[in-house]
Amino acid sequence: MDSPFVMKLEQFRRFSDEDRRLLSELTSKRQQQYGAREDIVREGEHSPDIHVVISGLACRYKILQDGRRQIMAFLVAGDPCDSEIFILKEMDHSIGTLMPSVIASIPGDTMKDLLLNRPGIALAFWWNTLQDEGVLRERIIDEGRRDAYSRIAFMIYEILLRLRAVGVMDDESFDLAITQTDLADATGLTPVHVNRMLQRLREEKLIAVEGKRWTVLDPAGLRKAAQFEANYLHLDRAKDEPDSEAGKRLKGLI
Amino acid sequence: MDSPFVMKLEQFRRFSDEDRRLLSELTSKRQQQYGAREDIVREGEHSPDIHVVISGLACRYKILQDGRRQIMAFLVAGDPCDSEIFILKEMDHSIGTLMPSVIASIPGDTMKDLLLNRPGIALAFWWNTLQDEGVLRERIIDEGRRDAYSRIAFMIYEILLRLRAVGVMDDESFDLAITQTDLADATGLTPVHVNRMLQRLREEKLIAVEGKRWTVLDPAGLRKAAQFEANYLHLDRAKDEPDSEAGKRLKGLI
DNA sequence: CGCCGGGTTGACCCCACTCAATGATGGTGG
DNA sequence: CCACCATCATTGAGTGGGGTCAACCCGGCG
Repeated sequence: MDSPFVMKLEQFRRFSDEDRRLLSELTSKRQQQYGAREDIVREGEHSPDIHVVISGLACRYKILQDGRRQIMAFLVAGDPCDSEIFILKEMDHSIGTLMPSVIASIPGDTMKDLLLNRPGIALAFWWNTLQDEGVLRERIIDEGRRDAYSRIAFMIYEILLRLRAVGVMDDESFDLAITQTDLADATGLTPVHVNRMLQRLREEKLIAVEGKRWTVLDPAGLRKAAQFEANYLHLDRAKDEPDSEAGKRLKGLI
Repeated sequence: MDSPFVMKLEQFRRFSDEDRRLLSELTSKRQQQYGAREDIVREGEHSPDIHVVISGLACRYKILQDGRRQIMAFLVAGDPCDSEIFILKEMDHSIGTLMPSVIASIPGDTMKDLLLNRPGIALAFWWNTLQDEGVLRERIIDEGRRDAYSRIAFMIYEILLRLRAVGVMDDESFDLAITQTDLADATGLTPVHVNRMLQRLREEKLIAVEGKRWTVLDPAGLRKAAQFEANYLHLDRAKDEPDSEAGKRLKGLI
């Protein structure tokens, strides 16, 4: 069983056995347990290491002058957090956990070696950056043009898809200790309104929430409510190889 | 006088003379004049070339199911449009001009050679991708947390800053045949409301618009109205070299 | 037991949208 | 050179989606 990190990067292209081994090793060595609501990297800092989410949930966020928080992206198992740090002097946003999570760190020098000497790995990382960009662009559409109901549906559907892609779900359920306030900070809505929209999604039997356990009862319905188009995730390569693991996991969703 | 393309990439790091020469050559060879509102690359297509804006104004956009358009980013002189096409199978959004523009194309193979053999150039391109990501993240904050007035101010201030960085402005004025509808599609507002916000910015003597000529009368005031923080553009390297051309051009703005 | 962080509900309000009409402006062809 | 038309900017009136404020509930925990 591969690590979610390898699975994530392998959505794009199959690694050589050697590359896969190197990557697995990389994240298995230095893992650290974080609690909920802890910062991994803070805005303005420069970290010597690159971090990867192994399990749990983190997010990119920024605190505005007036104290409000905007979450710009969720980071799930397999997601690299800060590959940009090689190039940029300092982070322009913070990264923190939303629930207890395991985070691996990769020494910057090791990473640099890999990127220079392993074209396959470098390519996978570049691709990952481009997927991130696609997700950000889609979120701009989301905020610019969808109403609150679709926005919430969209956010949940995207999480579903991304968790599926790295294989950390049971059927259509996932454990996420995500609060309505987190969702509000991510969608640009108020917690009160998020609450009402979630109620509607539950009434319509699209989702169910019991404690921290989220279940998507009707993926197709949720997808429709979200006005979801998947092309921005560029999972097409996985889809085109239906026998691949990623292909199987995403069947019927994209 | 360097091309805006070189100036743009050199915001990050100084090139060797050889690299600079190669880049200048690259964009001077195959230039094409586009009219207003023409597509350069369309969603779903795969272009063999990479495009660079030489002059004018283009944007990344997507047409939604219901026919509305969302502009996700403006592309000004010096901006590469589609470096992602090396990796991704097809574009997940379109790129089109907003006013008559000159666009250079660089053959994909030539580009690939450069990226593999010229680490300085590859680095500059990666950096450019990361800056783009920063801009996208900032736009998410913009849409999520700012009101219409700040959003319009923000958009104008960002354009001011980016045009300054590549040196295509006279004082605080620039010629942009950008319509209020374009601004609306970029900010997620309606044209009517954009109109009212622009009126307010003019009443407050922050900007002036005569025909296609936009003038920023009060950069500091506009910046304040936009609640603008510049760190996401990562222009700090230019700032730290006050003697550099980019440093001079951005003095007092970041 | 009391506290605290979250979820839920209701009443009220305002920012931005909608719809619709009217001016400007500029390009085009006769 | 002017009539025409398309496009864009502007204005007004009315509406509604989502925000604000505040109360209350609930479960977990020290």
